[in-house]
Amino acid sequence: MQQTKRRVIALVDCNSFYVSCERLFRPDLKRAPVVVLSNNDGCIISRSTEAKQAGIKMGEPLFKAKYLIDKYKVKVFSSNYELYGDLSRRVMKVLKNFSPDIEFYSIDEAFLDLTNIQIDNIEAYIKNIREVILRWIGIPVSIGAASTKTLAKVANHVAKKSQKGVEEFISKDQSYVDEVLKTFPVREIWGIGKQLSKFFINNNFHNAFQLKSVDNSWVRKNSSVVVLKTIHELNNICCFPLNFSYTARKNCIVSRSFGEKIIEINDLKEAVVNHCITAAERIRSEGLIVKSVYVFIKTNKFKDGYTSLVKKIDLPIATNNTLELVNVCSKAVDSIYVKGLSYSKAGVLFGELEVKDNYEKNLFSHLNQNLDYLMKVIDDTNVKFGRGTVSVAAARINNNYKMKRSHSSKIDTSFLKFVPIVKTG
DNA sequence: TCTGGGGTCCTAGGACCC
DNA sequence: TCTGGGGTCCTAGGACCC
Repeated sequence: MQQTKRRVIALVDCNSFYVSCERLFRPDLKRAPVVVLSNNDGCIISRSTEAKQAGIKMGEPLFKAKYLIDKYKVKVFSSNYELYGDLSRRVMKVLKNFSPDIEFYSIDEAFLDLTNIQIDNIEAYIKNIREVILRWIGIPVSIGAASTKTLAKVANHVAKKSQKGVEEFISKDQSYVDEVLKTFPVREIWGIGKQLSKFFINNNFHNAFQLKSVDNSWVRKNSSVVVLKTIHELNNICCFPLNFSYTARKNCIVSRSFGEKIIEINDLKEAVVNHCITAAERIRSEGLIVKSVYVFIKTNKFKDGYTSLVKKIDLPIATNNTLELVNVCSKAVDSIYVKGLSYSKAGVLFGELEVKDNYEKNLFSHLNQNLDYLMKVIDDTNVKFGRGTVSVAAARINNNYKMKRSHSSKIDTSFLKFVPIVKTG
């Protein structure tokens, strides 16, 4: 009888990705503690090993980490998503050479299906991937290989802590894997977050090994189907298949916290309109149209009296036209605005997105042809001459809600002046 | 003083229907 | 006295991820 081939899934994860991107252009910071901040310079979202060792926590607000940053002379960067996106694309392109079956999981992670690739030595193979990425792009990665995504994640954690930077469970005995799982806290398991780990610890499941032998019906009764799948995956049963094809997204959110608190309705409207314009541009560039629009404004969630006001609008005809959408969003602000509150965040969510070409042509669609053309002209102009060259009047910029970004490296890979200079002997 | 943004999926509960 | 029950659909909110 022919045995089914065991799956081989490798998870490639860039180490401290945003920090690594900044370091590419600042080789002097190679061994220095470095952190990268979220939008508005709010929280720490990427840390170098040295910064982790200094005790700086993931997701910590900058002001809370100030003491450690000063003490250890940590270098701080605002985020530069254009740069990270560019380097991400380069890493992914190289990875594709090692397996055409690749799932681009996030900006700094990809799953490679190596099942059908002729490999004699799995560790040597993933080690080579690691070396090529480092040599060609300059980004350090860790790679874990196993028979399921969840186990590949575990292997990747091990890889991150090892000198080799790679770890594989494929050629190892189950007893070896079990020993690893015994040291692996439930909280670290992919899919087990803060709440679930609390629940499992309360029920005396502390590590991945304990969790993988839990009674299935008990899990199903007391938790969700996703958790059950996760547990199957720890037992080498594949429940999360790789997704190789591009699937259109279902939602598009654009939101920002304000640099300074906002009280006036016109300032709120201006922010919402600008987010609406950005979201409309995004969905147009992906060939999507929106059926339901949510507009939300919020006060500071860390203060008493936190208020979140939301308005949902179902559009009679799905669209991606900025002018229509701006109108809808602006009216939505009117309908939810409460005077006297101090707002700290606003945003729009486009839901029920659909691929435009698939959307059934309706009786009125021909009316939009001129507007479609207008949108195309505006988008093309903005690509050519820079964002916001052509916009709608309601989006006047008075900078009231502009983002804080005071530590930016301003690296732009499309400018020659940022190309690093190498001096040879 | 200062606390990110953008996604997905699941579930509980309400409304409604037969 | 006794107040069905099951199915579907929708939505808000929660939990998770990076």
